[in-house]
Amino acid sequence: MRIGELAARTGTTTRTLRYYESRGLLPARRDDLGHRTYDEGDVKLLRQIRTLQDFGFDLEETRPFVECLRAGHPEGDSCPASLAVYRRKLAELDALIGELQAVRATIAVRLASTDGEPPLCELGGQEL
Amino acid sequence: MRIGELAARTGTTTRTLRYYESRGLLPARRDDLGHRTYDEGDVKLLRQIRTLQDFGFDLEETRPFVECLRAGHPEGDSCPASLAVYRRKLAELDALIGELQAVRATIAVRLASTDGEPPLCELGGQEL
DNA sequence: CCTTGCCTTGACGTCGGCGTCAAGCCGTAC
DNA sequence: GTACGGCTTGACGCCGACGTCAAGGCAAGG
Repeated sequence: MRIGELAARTGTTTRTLRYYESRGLLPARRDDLGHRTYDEGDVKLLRQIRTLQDFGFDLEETRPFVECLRAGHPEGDSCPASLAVYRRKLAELDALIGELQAVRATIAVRLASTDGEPPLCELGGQEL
Repeated sequence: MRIGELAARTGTTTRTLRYYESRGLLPARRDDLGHRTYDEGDVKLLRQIRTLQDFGFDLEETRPFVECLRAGHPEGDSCPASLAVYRRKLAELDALIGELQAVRATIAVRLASTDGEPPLCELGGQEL
């Protein structure tokens, strides 16, 4: 299949596919007209990339998964390099979620101490 | 005080201060040499901006807080517009944290199902 | 006098992941 | 013939919050 069809089938754009190719992530064969051609394997690679992107992985982080699939594994996360990325991501997520929750709590306190009703709570409000 | 001193005192850079001014967030007076001058009030405004930035607010979102301080309020979040931003931010944070936790859980499951030890768990692993 | 240091404005660079436009080739339908 | 649709490469645009470089002014110190 050609680039337009692949884009349509995976909900992306031709621009995105060419960009991935420029990054060496999704190289394409060429037909006699010089047009890019793809097969079902590429569909799978692309779906893997998109799934990880949706998870917040950046492009470089998807590379081990793509290479794992290209190496013949049925799943992109069957390889040590992919699992390493998973572990790094878990740590990043835990750190980030923790920070966001701290910020959330801080804002909630500020809101509660300034908000509508009088101080019928015991949040240690310092007349802020 | 001049721009260099303000930057040093607040842990930012002169470039950042000029940028804030260009955004209309932190206008400066000028001395007879055309140099920017600031006072203690500006230190307070700047600290407010930086605090919110650290919380993940973008510059535009800090504007109501700055204007609130400039309007004479002792705290930047004493004004309705600031509280509205707080509430929007809380909602955004809740949504984001939820998504991140979902991603975290998904990754954790994938890790557990491919990782080291044999399937001594009951996560419904489909031989992935 | 000359250097050093702080200031000024202006403008281009950065990062990620593409969007969008331009110019041109190719095959097919009318 | 020609219009159209899909493909090609190349290159600039975008967003946010600045970093960095360039060229120049002004004052104090040796």
